Amino acid sequence: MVTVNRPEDGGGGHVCGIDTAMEVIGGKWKVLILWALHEGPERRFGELRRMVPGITEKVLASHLREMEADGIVRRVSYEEVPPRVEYGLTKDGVRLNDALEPLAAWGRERREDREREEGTGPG
Amino acid sequence: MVTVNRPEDGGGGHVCGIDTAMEVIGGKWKVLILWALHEGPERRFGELRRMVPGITEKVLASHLREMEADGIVRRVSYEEVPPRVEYGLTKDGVRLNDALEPLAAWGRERREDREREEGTGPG
DNA sequence: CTGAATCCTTTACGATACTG
DNA sequence: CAGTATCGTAAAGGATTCAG
Repeated sequence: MVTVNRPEDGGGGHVCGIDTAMEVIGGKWKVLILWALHEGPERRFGELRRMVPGITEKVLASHLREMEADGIVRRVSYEEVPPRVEYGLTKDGVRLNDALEPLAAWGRERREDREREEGTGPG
Repeated sequence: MVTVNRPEDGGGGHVCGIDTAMEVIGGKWKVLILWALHEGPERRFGELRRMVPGITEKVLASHLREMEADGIVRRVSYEEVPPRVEYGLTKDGVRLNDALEPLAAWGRERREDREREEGTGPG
């Protein structure tokens, strides 16, 4: 069982659900996988590997399985030769992606600001 | 320098800024600290330590400094005896917190669903 | 093609003691 | 009170190899 810290449960009223979300997207590449998955309808393993350049097969596979266990990714295996497996987002996964959008916007703005700062310079 | 993967930069149009955001909130306790910080106006070190039960001084301090370097936390030191230091969110920190809200909502919904499922049972 | 298995490195985090 | 310094552990991730 996951021990969740609830800083001010009695005071505020709303519990910090970010913990729960962070555990789901906590892996180093998970948001990227999520992103890649939301780009199109279904993605194959090798396709994902190409879409997330630095990742290794091991990490991709384990992340994928964790995300599947978390109910945000659906894995469909067509028992063919050669093997073909397709990954897609579940409804919950899509909703997670939507919930991630404001955060992505924040990150984008931030990056733009930082790039501007480099021109302005601190010294 | 941070190596940013851009899966489909040429295709989609919008770049995945979630990476940037994840690097800022990636620490195990950072969202909790953020949460604690957004609860009130200014928080002192010991106060934060109490609000985030499991955290150690070392991690709290290092996270705080990283968040300060990331420009989302402002540290005000009153050079007094005994020492007093107060932490608060910057504008960017507040905006980050706002951007985190949908994710928190997703997490809360999810938790509620899972708790319901435990009653319904999988088998 | 999709993945499992193994081994290794890195990094984050935790416990404790100490300082201005 | 508000940290820093040091040491140890655990978990995540990376490189490579092997298999169905």
